[in-house]
Amino acid sequence: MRVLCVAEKPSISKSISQILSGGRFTTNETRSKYIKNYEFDYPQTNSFFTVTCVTGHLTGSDFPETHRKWNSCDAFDLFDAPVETHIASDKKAIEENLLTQARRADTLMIWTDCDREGEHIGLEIVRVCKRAKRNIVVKRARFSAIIAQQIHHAAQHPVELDRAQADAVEARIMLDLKVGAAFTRMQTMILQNHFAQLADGKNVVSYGPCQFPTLGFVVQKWNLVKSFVSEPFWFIYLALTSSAGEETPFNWKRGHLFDEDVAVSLYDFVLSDPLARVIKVTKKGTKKWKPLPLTTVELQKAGSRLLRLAPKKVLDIAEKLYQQGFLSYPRTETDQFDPQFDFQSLIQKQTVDPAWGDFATSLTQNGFSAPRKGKNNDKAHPPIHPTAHAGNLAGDDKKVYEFITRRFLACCSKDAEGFQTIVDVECGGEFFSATGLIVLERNYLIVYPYDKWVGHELPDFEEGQEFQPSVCELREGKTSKPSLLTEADLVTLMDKNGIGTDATIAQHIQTIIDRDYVIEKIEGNTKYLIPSKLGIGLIEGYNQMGLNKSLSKPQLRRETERSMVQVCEGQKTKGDMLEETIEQYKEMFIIARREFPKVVSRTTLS
DNA sequence: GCAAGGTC
Repeated sequence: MRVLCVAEKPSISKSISQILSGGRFTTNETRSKYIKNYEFDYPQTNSFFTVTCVTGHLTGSDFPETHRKWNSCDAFDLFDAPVETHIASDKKAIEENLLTQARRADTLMIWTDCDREGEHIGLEIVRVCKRAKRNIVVKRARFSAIIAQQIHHAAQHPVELDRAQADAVEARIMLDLKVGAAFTRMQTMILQNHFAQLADGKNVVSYGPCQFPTLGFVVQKWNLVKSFVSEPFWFIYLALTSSAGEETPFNWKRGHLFDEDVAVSLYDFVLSDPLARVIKVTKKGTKKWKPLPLTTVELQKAGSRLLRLAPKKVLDIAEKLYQQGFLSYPRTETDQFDPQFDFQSLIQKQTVDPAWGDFATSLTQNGFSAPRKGKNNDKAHPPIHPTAHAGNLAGDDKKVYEFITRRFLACCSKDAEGFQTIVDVECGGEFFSATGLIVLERNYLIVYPYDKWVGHELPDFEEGQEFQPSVCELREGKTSKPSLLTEADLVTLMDKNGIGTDATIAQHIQTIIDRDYVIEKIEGNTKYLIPSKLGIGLIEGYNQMGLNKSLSKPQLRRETERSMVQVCEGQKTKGDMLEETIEQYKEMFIIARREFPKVVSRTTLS
């Protein structure tokens, strides 16, 4: 029996070939420069295997010629327009390879990633292969990690492709296209009448169900900063200065109060009896937990915060390093390693490094501790980790590789250990406390300088001890202005609100910058995102239209996501989902088109 | 000249 296996990307076809063949396969070139076909016998199922792959989605969707030109129809008509799906022009060689290989095969086994998009890509592959061989038997290999035992099990116990998941994706594709195109044309055409710089037909005022909530976050934070009014507050500051002149500050349990009269009267009480009594001394071991295994979103946040590289840039570098064989697959939601993961051989590869080699060596002896397990698993890729030692990198490449490697070694190390002392004190009826820390074992911190844990010792206190505070003052402070949005903050917000995916979050941020909705502002060491006049105007405009669901907030995207899950679980058909959602957007479109010219004059767009 | 999702 001849089995044609098709994976979602080149790296996976290669890995599964290595595993299933035990390393004995032949490699054939194809007309696509990215794709090779691997062939070998698989005696376990009495088969001859050909393993190949695609590169993500095979097809793209667009309106037919009748609706493609901007003036060919009313923008509203796009909601009910047909949508055509074609093999993308740069994927023709891949299609041709699939057709040729399918003709020779009895069975087609789909090895795409085990997620919704993977199920849809699987369906695209099936459609192509059936054109070459109508009655080809279709199977789906289900695996959750590229680990020998799992891959063999998947090859020997295939299941069926999940049509519902592919349907959900198809619905999303149609929806995003129609909503995006209709609103983009409407916005652009209305604004073209007001702004000369838009009239040349080159600048598009795009709308997208992900880019607008993303812009919304930037504008929301901007408004918060702009409208901020500082408020005064008061707190009692207590401290004891040692004979050596070191001051131990005690924090007031009430924090700070915004009511000056109350603060003053409490302070008067304290002054009436300003002898402090130690009511409790707590001494206990404490830990600073090592970081979780690295996901794409975390990499981008860290890259922006610690390495000062834009999320898109970090992902591009990680992609390149992955292509060069230095890193594992860089797009993953998984923050837990498979129990069978081979940590030791990967750690071993890092022992030659001049900077962290000694630390890696200590992990091969007795410093190793199994990584923490996060809550996410995309069932397709492990957390990001180095797969080989890279000694000749420079610049940003080096920074990204170093971060990922140190993070991996930190994950495989032990938590940092310390000893904490908390001294609770009562003074004039008010309570205060001071906290001391002694760092005992730095452990993972040795290799992971991105985390800080600094000890500060307290003088000895005993329960029942009384002392005269050297400082007891009512101090005034004021609330400080919230900071502008950083790229790392934005990635966090998008991730939390389900806007975009690990692979697309960085692109959406780039899009709103490219469209001049958002401007990057560098202040000191940090890059902040501030909205442009156009960006503010668009968001304010939509917020002023009196729509019951805002087109610039994350709720609509969340609902789309929920609908997709319902389609996946069979509670709703693809058709129902599309009909409901399109209907909802049509209503909003009618209002938006009517209101848009009015809000243009009322907002910063004017 | 529109989107978002894969992957290169």
